[in-house]
Amino acid sequence: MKHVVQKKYSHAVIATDVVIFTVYEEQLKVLLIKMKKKPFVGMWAIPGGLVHGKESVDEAAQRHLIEKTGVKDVYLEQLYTFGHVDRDPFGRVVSVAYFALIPNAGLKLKTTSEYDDVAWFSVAHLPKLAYDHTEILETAIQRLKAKLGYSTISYSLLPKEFTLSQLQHIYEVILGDALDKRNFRKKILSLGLLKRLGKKRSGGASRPAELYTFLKRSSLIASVL
Amino acid sequence: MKHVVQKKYSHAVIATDVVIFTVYEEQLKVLLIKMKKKPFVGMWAIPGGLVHGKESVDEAAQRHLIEKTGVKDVYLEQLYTFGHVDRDPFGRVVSVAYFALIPNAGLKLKTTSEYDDVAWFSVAHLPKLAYDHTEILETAIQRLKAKLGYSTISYSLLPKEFTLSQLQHIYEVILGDALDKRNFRKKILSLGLLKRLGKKRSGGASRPAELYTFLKRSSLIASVL
DNA sequence: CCAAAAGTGTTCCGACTACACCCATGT
DNA sequence: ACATGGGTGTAGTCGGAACACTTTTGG
Repeated sequence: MKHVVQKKYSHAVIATDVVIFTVYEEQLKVLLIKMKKKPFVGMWAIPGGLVHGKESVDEAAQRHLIEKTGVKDVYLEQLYTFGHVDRDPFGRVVSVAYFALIPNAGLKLKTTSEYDDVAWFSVAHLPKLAYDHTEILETAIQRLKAKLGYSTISYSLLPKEFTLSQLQHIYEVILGDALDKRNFRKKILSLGLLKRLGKKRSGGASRPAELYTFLKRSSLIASVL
Repeated sequence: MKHVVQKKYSHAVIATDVVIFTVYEEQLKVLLIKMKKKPFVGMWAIPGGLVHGKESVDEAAQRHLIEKTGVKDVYLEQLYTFGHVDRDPFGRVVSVAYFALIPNAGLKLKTTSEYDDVAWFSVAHLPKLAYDHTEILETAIQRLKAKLGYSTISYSLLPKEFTLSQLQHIYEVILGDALDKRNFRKKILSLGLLKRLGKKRSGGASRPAELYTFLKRSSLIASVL
């Protein structure tokens, strides 16, 4: 983290922030890093950093995502650009914010082993964030909720094989209220995007659930609209 | 236009482009300017320019909008940020694109009197555009079409008082197909956003149409989401 | 045999679609 | 009187919402 801004810029510079979401423990979680810089010491922030000269803004977002999570090939979408003059006390920084969705599979370990100042927070219990990152995060949550309704981004939060209950849990956790099981299954299956596989037994003592997979593993990096 | 980029930048700089729409002559129109710079001489481009040090990106977009149209208090929304490395041959320029909607009322005159290299183009018959502006414009059109369905941005393309037929024409022109008159009126009126006024006589020889106005003249500058 | 989650259909209601004729004005 | 756009209602269909019991496994 030596690359971070330490002086005033005469002209605006471009940075990117990546809001990284996952769902586990029945909650929507976001990855935050602990700040070490002067005015924000001890505060948490959305991971991000400057856009280099030889990379596109998309590539910069991807790079920051990989640096923090080690995960590649995940859903990454541009969110919004935050360009207020005083959003960064170090100088004029315009930030192109992205949001990413990653499956929960064992990710906790990877990140926390490499950075001890990185942690998952439930979006229900957020600390105060540095910069305008609270606004960025709220925008991301709004967008995520909205897109659940008319897109298939929920795919990106699940492993390749999953049960309908797992899928439904994703929706319930993010939207914050319960859905009718029968209606949910009818609707999802009527879309014709899922394929049945064999059976699995979950950890617990109950009837094994049918496993499904998505037919179209389409492009994992998508653009808005 | 002496402020435009003439040299390579060592670091990325931030610009903004504003896609300005209006509807008249039964067509969706976009405002374009004619380029004078080297590789694009004679080509048309979306108006825009650099973001200054003391203004937010939103303010820069507004400024460029006012410079070209002279119109204030119109709908202006951030569209998307275009950040490919090679999108500008002069150097590294990241562009935050916006789109604006303005009522058709007599606007032709204002713009063409001040700039002879500015013109309205029907989006159905576009020239080849400079930079990646074709992509920007397509993104804007997509977004505009999508938002017609779940928002009230159509307001911004009409004068304060208007007829239901005028409103319907906006939808038909932008979406590109005909709507059922009775169904359209039922739906629009059921939203409870319109107020009836008196009557008007249109230019032509036909029954005068009822005039309506929008109840909530809410904030005219809105943000995405 | 009990606990725990999986799986499965039907009814009701509201929203959207399709569709055709009379009305008020200007020329 | 006629041409032009303005204005109005109904029937049919489709999709979404509400709702409860049986099944399969592990302990």
